[in-house]
Amino acid sequence: MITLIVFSVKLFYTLCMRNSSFTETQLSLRDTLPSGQCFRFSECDGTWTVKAGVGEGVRTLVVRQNDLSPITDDPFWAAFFDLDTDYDALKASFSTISPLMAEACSYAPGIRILNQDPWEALCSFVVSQNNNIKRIMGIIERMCNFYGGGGFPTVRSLVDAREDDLRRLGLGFRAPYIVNTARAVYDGLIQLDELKKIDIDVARGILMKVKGIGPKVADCALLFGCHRLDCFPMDVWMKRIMAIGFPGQDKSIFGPYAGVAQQYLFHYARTSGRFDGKSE
DNA sequence: CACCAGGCAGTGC
DNA sequence: GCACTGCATGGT
Repeated sequence: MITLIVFSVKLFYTLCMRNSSFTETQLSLRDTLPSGQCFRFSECDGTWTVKAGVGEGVRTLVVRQNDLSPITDDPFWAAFFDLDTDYDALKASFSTISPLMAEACSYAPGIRILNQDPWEALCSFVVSQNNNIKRIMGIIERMCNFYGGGGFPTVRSLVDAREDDLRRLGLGFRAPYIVNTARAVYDGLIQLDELKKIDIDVARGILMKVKGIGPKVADCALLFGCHRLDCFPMDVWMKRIMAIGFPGQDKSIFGPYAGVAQQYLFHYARTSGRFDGKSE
């Protein structure tokens, strides 16, 4: 009798687990990778190749949407794609804010906030300023080949980088900013591990002391490299959608996970075609 | 040719 | 504090 009850309970949980994992929104590679968070990926005939990590620590993922086991079976990539966060609960909460927010959530429900290496994210978003995603990817690829041997350039390799080398790779006016940032990390002014723990405004302040890191780059580095989900980067697209959809409001209406809301809004604004012009 | 891109520093007020 | 401008580069 006891064993029968135990068996029934086990069966019940098994069915529930299956059911919940079935209804849970699946990670979308297409909506997550090209959404301006990371810059080292490619896609060919439905197969995605992703690189992450600095120097010798580089890892390469090859995966297709119809078989995500290379991600789910590998703790590194499971963490990279933030599989443990309950995005369905966050979207349900966000969707009560306004019809536009609900639309942004349902537009690309498989978006995740990536968990990238903090140095790679910080450096990548220094490159990103006043630049477009396609060109950012090209510059970073050339930096990886020139300094990293395939992995992302180490802090050390960029501390001693020559500015004319960086300009040749296409960095333009950002070349000294990259060296400044590497120097601040190398000298310990920026302690990347600490940025994950300390007060968020203190963390922003530390980053913004570097010439070349402003509020937007700091927020992106913290959100995508330190998993600070309360950071809310305001780029040109976010300014547009906030002005139109949430006039007079700021990030506080989205609560402590505003960074996640930001990513749904950013992706919606940039790809839906509804916010291209200054009109509306 | 102008204008833009996941901005920022410098200057002027 | 806020508004304005120059900045490297490649794409429309």
